Amino acid sequence: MGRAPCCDKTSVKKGPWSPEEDAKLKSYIDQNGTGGNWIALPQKIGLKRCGKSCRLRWLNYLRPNIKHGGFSEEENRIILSLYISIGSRWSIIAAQLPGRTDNDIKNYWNTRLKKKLFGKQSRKDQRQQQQLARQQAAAAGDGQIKQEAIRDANGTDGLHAGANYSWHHHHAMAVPVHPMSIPMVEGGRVGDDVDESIRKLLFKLGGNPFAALPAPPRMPPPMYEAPCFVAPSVHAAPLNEGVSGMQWSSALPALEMDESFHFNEVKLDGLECFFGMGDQSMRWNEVSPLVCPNNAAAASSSQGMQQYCLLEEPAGLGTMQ
DNA sequence: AATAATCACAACCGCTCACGG
DNA sequence: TCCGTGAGCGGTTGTGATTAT
Repeated sequence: MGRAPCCDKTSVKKGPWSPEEDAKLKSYIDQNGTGGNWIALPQKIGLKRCGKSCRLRWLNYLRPNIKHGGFSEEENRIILSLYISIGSRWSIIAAQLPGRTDNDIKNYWNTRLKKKLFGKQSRKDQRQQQQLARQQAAAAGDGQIKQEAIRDANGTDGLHAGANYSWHHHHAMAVPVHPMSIPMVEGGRVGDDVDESIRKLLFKLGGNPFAALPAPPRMPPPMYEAPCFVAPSVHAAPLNEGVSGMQWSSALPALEMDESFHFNEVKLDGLECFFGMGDQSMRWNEVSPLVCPNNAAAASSSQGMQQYCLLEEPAGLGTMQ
């Protein structure tokens, strides 16, 4: 037996909200608040809507200070960082972006950021880039520059030739925090206050930024079975004291690391390549410098990139809390 | 100009969690 | 401790707008 529906589906209105409905809902909540009972609310104000629908409409659209569209580079960066670190926990990500809703961020991720990150450039972006390239070329007035600009705009620089995208044009966009690279490079972290706040958030969520999730059932994660993951590079890591006394073993097996980080429960849709999952045999040097932007040399070597991303010492993390 | 394809966003659905009786 | 209920969340679908062919 399934659970009882929250409302009578036959008598509630569905589909887009009318301005009148919006006005009713908004004015009521402005005056009275939600009363902590969304189910009863539509009846009170005479709306033929499901309580859940009212709640969604309020949270995603009518609530004061809601921002729509026009995500900034800063916001892109935060979203990427958090997604890579904690997966599709949109409400948590939204909590870091004032004025943004989980729904908004989820849509933005699914329709744009994911494609941007994994080499599927939208036609709109392609056009914009091509147009920009043409403008630049025209301004330069140089045949060779023109050709190169247009070629770059098409993403045919070899990295994502089939996907029409070049990561190298987006260095300015983001410096997301890879779950295992949050502590950043020796001699101090590279990053800014945003990274710091994200790190603090992750720390709050799970005691350390790598354990943001509740402990999953113990089962071997599939991610290390794929050939793309080159575990031996892990063995070169120095022994370090991590967060909460966690030992970063020099010979930490991949599986052990995963269990420590509780990653096997994260929904990493679209991020399989980071962990060697999926059909694509994408290598580290094929993913964006967005992921590990601070090591250009590593980017030229798949193994180097893995070392960079997997082995950075969590320096200073122990002092946080 | 018509049609198809694609995109962006709003809204819905169903599940889980938290809480009170 | 169990059970019912509502809130919250994330995945999915629907739809109108835009662009390409």
